[in-house]
Amino acid sequence: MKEMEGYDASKYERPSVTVDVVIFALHKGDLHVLLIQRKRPPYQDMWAIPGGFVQMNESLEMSARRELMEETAVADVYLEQLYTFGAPNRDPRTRVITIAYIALVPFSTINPKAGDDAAETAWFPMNKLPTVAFDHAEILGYAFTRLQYKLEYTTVGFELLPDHFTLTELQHAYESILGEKLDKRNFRNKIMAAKILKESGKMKQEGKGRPARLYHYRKDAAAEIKTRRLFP
Amino acid sequence: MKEMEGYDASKYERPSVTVDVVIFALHKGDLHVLLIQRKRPPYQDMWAIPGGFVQMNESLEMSARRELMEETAVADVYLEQLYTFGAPNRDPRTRVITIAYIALVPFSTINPKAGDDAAETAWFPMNKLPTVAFDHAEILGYAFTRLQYKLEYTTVGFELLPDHFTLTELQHAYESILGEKLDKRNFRNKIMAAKILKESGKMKQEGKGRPARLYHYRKDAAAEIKTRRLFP
DNA sequence: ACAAAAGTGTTGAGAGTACACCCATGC
DNA sequence: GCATGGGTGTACTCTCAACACTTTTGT
Repeated sequence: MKEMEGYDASKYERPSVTVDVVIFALHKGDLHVLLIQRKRPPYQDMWAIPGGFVQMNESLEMSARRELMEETAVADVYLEQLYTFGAPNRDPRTRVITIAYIALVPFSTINPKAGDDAAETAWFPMNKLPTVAFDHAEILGYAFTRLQYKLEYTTVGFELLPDHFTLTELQHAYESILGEKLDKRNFRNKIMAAKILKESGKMKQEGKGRPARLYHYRKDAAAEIKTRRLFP
Repeated sequence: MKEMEGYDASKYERPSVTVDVVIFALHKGDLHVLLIQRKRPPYQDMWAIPGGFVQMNESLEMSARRELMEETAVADVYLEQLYTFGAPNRDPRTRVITIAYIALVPFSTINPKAGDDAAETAWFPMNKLPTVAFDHAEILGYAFTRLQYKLEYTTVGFELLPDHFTLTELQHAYESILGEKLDKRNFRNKIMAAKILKESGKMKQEGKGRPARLYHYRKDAAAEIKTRRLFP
């Protein structure tokens, strides 16, 4: 802030500041992202991450939540600041710095574009993304890497599931995001040992085969665990 | 970016955007931060994290490196984006959004404020910080937590040491940042097993007691290791 | 010779990983 | 009764953590 001494706001040209929200959900066993289709140049008709300008009287997180509300009509979902992207020419029109957020929503709870203006929105599986506008491919890649990473040492994965879920559903969620198969017995042993799930007493009735126990996530459980250190 | 369709830059009031750089170094066995003393209101005479406005034609990282150069006259040091702080009233004058960075510098390589204007700068040990301006206490706390955290699963710790160092010096660096004593044999076994150090063949001559081997960091070594998962 | 710091291995406990079969339900 | 997915335990390996003495130098 040193250079703000003797400061006169008007003498500095200021960049535009936006917030973009990468909205993840699990659908049919695959991780999806919500994108909106642009109606005007630049990048007309291309898909883009939902976002908008930061208003002068709202915090960055409030701004992100407002975007999220506009696109999915859900509140109270997991939201985390990802990274700030500010390459001088990432938007061809003018200097735009964007603070990117990640949101994790249970797919079933949202009614897409319920609260929204007429913009076209759609869910895309992460492994079949369309060409996206601006530097949004970089942002999506960064967001996906961060999600995979956090999945390994936090419990954010639960935020993608409905209130009640079976252990098999949970395991599939992990497998699909991490991109690898996990051992059923080890998965169940480890997750039960962590004591972060509670049996709901109910059973899943739909589907074939033996009905599965439904669990739910204990939000009071510790969100992170100690990881193995590189050096002790 | 949805709301940027049909966009006219002039119709949005824009916040100011700054970059703040939390500069860490190890000095006399303790982690220190470089702060500058403010010469004008608000928060006159208080200490603050060095920073400045983002220029229209420079990237965020370039902006952070420029600040770093101005304060410490070092280039080519470790620099990492930390978090973006944007509470509406964090600066009482106007809306200022700041992208905070962390820099790790070897204390010996810097000549403080060599390339700088006349602002008063000083190093403070992390456990004896003065009262700081704006929301800088929050930023410093966040930066410190992140540094501790990364120390455990990356090799960023080496960035705080000079080119050549002894294993005891390295261990002291870890101990002082993590705030706990480590076992000498375990520390040495584990760090040598990681194969990220090379003997320089030289010995440390100064000091009492048996001379110590000097090592240096193999920059080609993998920067991160796989951590223990919460669930596999 | 003594003070000061460098250097060096082993053992027991706990966690990770690999692995195969029986169970409950719907049709 | 059979197809479908749910549910369960053990043995081996590897990593972690605790722990004490000898070596090299300067004075």
